Amino acid sequence: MGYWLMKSEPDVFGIDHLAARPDRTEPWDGVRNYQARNMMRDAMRPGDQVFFYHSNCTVPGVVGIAEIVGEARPDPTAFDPRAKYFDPKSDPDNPRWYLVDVRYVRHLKRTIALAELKEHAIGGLRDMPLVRKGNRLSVMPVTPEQWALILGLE
DNA sequence: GCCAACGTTGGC
DNA sequence: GCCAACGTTGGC
Repeated sequence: MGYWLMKSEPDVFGIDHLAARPDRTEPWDGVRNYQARNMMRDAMRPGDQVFFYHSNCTVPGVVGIAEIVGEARPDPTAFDPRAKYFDPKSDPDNPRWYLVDVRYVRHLKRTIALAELKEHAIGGLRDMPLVRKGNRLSVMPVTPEQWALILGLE
């Protein structure tokens, strides 16, 4: 089973939004970054566990756990001219952008703030893009060791 | 293929 | 709101 971290802005779509969805599941659309797309399309598997991360907010950090449901599929918002993330270069016959469906699992008992994660930036989280300066990846892999370390902080 | 310009991300 | 870091675009 794989582990991931996915960022979202709580004002736009936070973990409470996810928990309130029908089936507690939401298509993770709008990703327009090739690295992130490749991970979703090529590496994520149903059942993989996800740290839900709140970005661009007062206390950025990991706030909960979600899981991947089903295989990646083309992102329909790329084909919709009225959609915010419309991409005229994405051809339905050869889709450029993919999404995965993400299902709520639980909130963490408390937010594990980025500031706290950074305390491990020269330790167990050394190789995690999240704690490295300037990293903007919205989807990133988490090793089993990193997963256990972060959960252990809860 | 280079690289300057531009737009976006996201912490602070 | 600022701005550093980064990815993408497009002229050449």
